[in-house]
Parts: sequence; structure tokens; C-alpha cells
Amino acid sequence: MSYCANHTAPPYGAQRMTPQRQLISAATAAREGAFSVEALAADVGALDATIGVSTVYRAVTAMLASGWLERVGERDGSALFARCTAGGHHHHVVCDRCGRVATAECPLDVSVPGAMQSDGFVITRHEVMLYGLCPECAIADRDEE
Amino acid sequence: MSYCANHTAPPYGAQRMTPQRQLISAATAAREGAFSVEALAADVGALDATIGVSTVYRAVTAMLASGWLERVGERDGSALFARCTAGGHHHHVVCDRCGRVATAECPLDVSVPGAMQSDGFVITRHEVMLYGLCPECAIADRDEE
DNA sequence: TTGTATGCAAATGGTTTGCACCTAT
DNA sequence: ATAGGTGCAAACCATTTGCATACAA
Repeated sequence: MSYCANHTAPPYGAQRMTPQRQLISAATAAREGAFSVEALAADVGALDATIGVSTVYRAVTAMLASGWLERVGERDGSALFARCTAGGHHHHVVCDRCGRVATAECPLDVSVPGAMQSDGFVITRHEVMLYGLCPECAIADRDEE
Repeated sequence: MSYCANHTAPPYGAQRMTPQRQLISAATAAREGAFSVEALAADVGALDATIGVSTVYRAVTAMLASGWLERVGERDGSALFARCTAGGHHHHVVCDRCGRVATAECPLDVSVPGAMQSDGFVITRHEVMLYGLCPECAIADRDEE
């Protein structure tokens, strides 16, 4: 199924739905877990080798801006992204083995934004990145040892 | 005062205490809050302009390895570091305005490492970066508005 | 003496950008 | 028609590394 039906509003912040962005959003939707831009670009390249990396980067930027895609972590110096349907404030756990992603509640008390304190500091923003093993990989990992 | 008395073991993982590393560790110790390598290199450069950036980077790597210095966040694409005397597992809050740093307790339950779960995931590692305003800057900020 | 540290410059590598061309709207 | 999107290549920039030299131990 297509996430970008013809003559339909784009699923993310882009203002024009070009064939390139249709492929990119389809490739993004097809991905299961967390992925790097490099990996996404490889998928896209398999569909249309003429699409350049910068186009993928620009599309990713647009998808992030609209919230259709989220940055869920980092690996080997490159950012990891994943589609996320959860609403509201949350974080993600990324499986270090297969890349699967799950949403996680925020461990911080954000009920009163800007009022959280630690040593008198007013915390205005935070980043929480969680990594580990998904249920399946945890089992596979245990069996191997 | 010197953090590297002559003929004394280096305060961090380096194996040889060269004059360059004495200056670098002194400059590091003189810093109050979080700083980037660029900023540290500027301080060091003021003391001895012949010291190259790579030397500073290598010294920072050594300081991190020994735990004498910690990575406390990121800003504008470059890493932020700070000396930290706290022991055990903890995180840091960095003042977005003046760079002051405070230690913060880990908001996650790490009492049973590797057993923390979220959606069945076994969380093996995490990163928590906190940013905000230190008490003084919070007041200054309020007065300005 | 000997292996670690330095300084320089060049390489890395993910990400961004300038520019001329193309196209969805 | 026209603003936004694309492709290419070059630019960026923090950080790393190769290499010949210097020096702490």
C-alpha cells in the first residue's frame, strides 16, 4: 500500500509531493525499526538509483519537521530515525541487535514543564536515549551464550 | 595552583606528563562549567600558541578514559565536557546560558542493571542529557523579561 | 633507549549547501 | 508562472590519523 496516494496531501511537511518523495516516504514506511539516512538512501537507491543522498536528507528533514519521523538515537556517529505513531512526549528504546524500536515513557517528571529542578537548576529540555535488546533478540542472545 | 605537580603521576590516563599536557590539564581544571574542545584549545592556545588542536583532542581522550573528565552533553554539533568529582552512576545538567554544570541523579531504575524493561526490552545502556538554567541564570533570565 | 607524545597537514565521514535545472501546483 | 524540489559536486566541521620528530621515563 502506498503512503502517498496520488493527489493527496503529503504525509509530512513537504509542500510538493514529487515522485522522489513518494519513493522516500514509501521506503521509510517499509522500514521496521531504527535506521540511518545511509540505510534509507540505500533502500531508496534500490528503487531509483538516480535519487541523490541530499534529496534523502532533505526529505528526512521535512519528515522530522512534521513529526512523521523521529530521531531515536545515534549509532557509529550517524543519527538513527524511526517512524513513530505515539503521540505526546515520549522516548524510544532501540534494539542494539536488530534495530527494533519501542516507545518508552519519559522517566522525568515533565508534568510541570520548566519547573523540574535538580540542584536548583530549571530543566528546560532533555534527551533520553535508551538502547538494549528487544524481547526476541534477548532470547536469541541468551541462547548463544 | 597546579594540578600536575612535577614528578607526580598524571591526573589522568596519560602515561607521560609532558609540558603540553600539564597546560591542558591546568586549563581544564580552570574551567568552571561545560566546555567544548574548541574552547579548551583556545584557553590552551593563550598559554602556549604552539600546542596543536590534535594534542588537545588526544589529551581530552585520555582524560575521558581515566574518568577525570566527562562528556556532559552536546551543543551546536560539538561535544561538551566537564570535570566531575561525583562518583558512581549519574548524569549532568548543563546551563544553556552560562555552561555551569551540576550532577543529577539517574531518573532510571538502574538498581538491577540489564533488567530494566520497557515493552519487554532489556535496556542495557542509556544516555540522559539535561539542559536548562542554573539558579543564577534563571533569575537573570526572569529579570530580563 | 624506547615507546609515547607532539605538530602539522591531510584524511574522514556524516551532513549541508550553492547552483542551475526541473516540475508540481 | 513560480516557488519549491532535485542532482551534482563542493563545502562544512568536528574529530581522527599518518608520519617524522621530540622527549619523558
